[in-house]
Amino acid sequence: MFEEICPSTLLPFRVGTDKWAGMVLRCLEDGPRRYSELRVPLARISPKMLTQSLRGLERDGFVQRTAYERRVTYELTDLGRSLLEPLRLMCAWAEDHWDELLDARES
Amino acid sequence: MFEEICPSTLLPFRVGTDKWAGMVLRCLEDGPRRYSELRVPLARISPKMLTQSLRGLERDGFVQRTAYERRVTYELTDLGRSLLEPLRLMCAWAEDHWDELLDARES
DNA sequence: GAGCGTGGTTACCGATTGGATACCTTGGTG
DNA sequence: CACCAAGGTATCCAATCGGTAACCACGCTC
Repeated sequence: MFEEICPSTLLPFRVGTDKWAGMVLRCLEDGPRRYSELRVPLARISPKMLTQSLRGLERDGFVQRTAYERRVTYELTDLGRSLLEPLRLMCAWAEDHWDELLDARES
Repeated sequence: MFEEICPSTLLPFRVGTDKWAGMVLRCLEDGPRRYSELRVPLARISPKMLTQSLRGLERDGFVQRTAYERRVTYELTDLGRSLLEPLRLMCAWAEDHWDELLDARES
């Protein structure tokens, strides 16, 4: 999903406190995910950064962590879901203006 | 304008490559501005950071720098103006969810 | 009891970011 | 000439970010 040189790192937007937070949010769009499930789409993230990113999102109230007997899940809170709208607009911007951005950056 | 402890530094969004770029864009919303004019609303920015931020915005094609005889102005390009919509949505998000964000961060 | 999967933590290190401060060049102005 | 404003640069430093790699506790299975 985000494995190759992710275009999103070139975007002039950031959601959340660190580099990965936006991608984590997108991975949680469709429901709760386990720690190990998140590591699949975010193949290039280190466990340290994933933890750090999740802790930041939890601290800000965007993600809720729930520990069951033998598993832990992360899911978006209402507040976290409210970030998806701006996030999607940023993605829409990217689609519309990607070429212009690349052109500008090359010169 | 952004002089006190600017709430925007606490926001979970960033526009542009560095911390200040979003604020610079907002200062250019209403037309061209000179370097020294930008330093007024952005009272806490150092000249180095203002230059760096403007150079980044210029490189990405969001801002155009024009040097006249005895003055330099910066103004938004069309591409730069296209960032204002997402930016405004982020500000709207902030107004709607500011309290929740603070609450979450306190605990 | 050896090894495995889950969900992490810790230590270390280099690169990047951001801030403060001082300085510089060019062209006016008194 | 001295000084000033504009539009920056240069230098130094501290803090933060992000990455690698190793380790760890728990419960399960073979």
